[in-house]
Parts: sequence; structure tokens; C-alpha cells
Amino acid sequence: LRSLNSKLSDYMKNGLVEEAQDLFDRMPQRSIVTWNAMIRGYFQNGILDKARYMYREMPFRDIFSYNTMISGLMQCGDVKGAQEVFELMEGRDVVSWNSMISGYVNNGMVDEAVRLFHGMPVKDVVSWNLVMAGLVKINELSLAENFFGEMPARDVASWTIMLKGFLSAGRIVDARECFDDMPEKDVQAWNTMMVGYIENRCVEIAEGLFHKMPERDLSSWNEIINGFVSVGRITDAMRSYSQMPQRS
RNA sequence: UCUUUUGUCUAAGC
Repeated sequence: LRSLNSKLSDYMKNGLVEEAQDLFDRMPQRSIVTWNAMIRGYFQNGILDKARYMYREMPFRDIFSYNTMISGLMQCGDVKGAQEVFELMEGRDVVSWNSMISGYVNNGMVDEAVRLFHGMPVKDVVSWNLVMAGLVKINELSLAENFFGEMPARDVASWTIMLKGFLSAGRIVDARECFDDMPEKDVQAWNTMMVGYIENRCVEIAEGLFHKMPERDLSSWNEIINGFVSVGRITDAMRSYSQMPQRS
């Protein structure tokens, strides 16, 4: 059953909705996870009606069902629908709250997100990161900095959000300082810093980072190639392209 | 490594 559920999610993730439906229909047994995976999959593929239908028809619901609905409805822009699920559900957890905050931010309602954040019974690092990202998005960098300073614990995403905030504000020096202060850097942090230099036409520095970073992913390669292109270094761009581990 | 929430690039679409 586990492996079938996993397969079903894979189908959905790859846009193979028919295959997923077919598998769902043929499964001898279905667990709550099966239903949740179907709902999630329909949202991922933009099939709102069927997601709602499955939610209505499922034999029972757990916290994952509710949270999946909140996040899916929010991603489809149905803020009211998400609010309704959130208000009617029982046993809200931190993910439920975070999903609402994330939804508000993505629907341009950052003030609502902040309001909800302050009403949360329990906050985790994701809650803080979401609000910071929202503030950065509306160019309230100093507010974001306040949150960054006040939060009880910061992870690599928190730092990267601040880093991005400085870059969006054109404060490349502060950005670099933030980058250097990061206790740990993952590939996304390196990528973010690289983009910052590329957008400020400092492609040589970005190139240096590219060579220095411990691991590179697809974004790293895309960024450095675009960086070369942006300053007319077409030969270098093509050389990088051909050196990519897997072209796409 | 069965299903839900946060940070980076590109492409497509609008």
C-alpha cells in the first residue's frame, strides 16, 4: 500500500493524472494517505473541482487532509475557501497556521499574514520565515530585519530570505555581509548570492562563487550561464552549457 | 525513503 501511494504521488507530480486516477480506481485498499495524495495531486495539476470532490467524498479526514486543502485552495487563489476550512477544522497544528500565512502572502495579503502570525498559539521557524519573506516581498526590509533579530532560532532559509531582501533593495554590500555571517550555507544560499552579483553586473565575482561552492545544482548552472550571456560572454556560456551534468 | 507549510535560477503562460 505504501509503494502504491508513493507511485500515485509520483504520477501526480509528473502530471500523469489519468494514470493516477486509474491506479486509485484499481487499488484493492486505500488509506487516508491515498485520499490525501489524490487531493494534493489534483491541486498540483490545477483540477480544483476534483480536489474538492475527493475532499467531500473521502471516508474521513485527518490533519493532513485539512492542511492539504488549505494550501491547495490558497494556491488556487481561493482565500475564502481556505479560511473556511481553517475555521471549521478541529485540531489545527502549526502547519495549518503556516499554510494560512503562506497563502495570505502569496495572495498579496501580507498584513493579514502578519495579523495571523501574532495570533498563533505556537510558532516555529517556518512561521517566522514566512512572515519575513512576506515583508521582503513588499519591500518592508527594516521590518523584516526586526523579525529576523527577534526570532528565537534561525535556519539557513531565514538567512537566505534576509540575503534576498538586501539584494532586492540593491544593498549588495549588506547582502555580502549577511552571506558571510551565515553559520551554514547550502546550495540555495550560494545560488542567491550568485544571482545578486549577476544582477549587479559583477559576473566575475559570481563566477568565483560558482567555482568555490561545494555543490552545484541545476539553478547554479542556469544562473552562471545567464550571467555569462548577460555580459556577452557567449563562448563561456556555451562552454558551461556543455559542461552541465545533465542538460535540459 | 506513502500524503500537508518557508528561501535561489530558467522556461512556458498571462
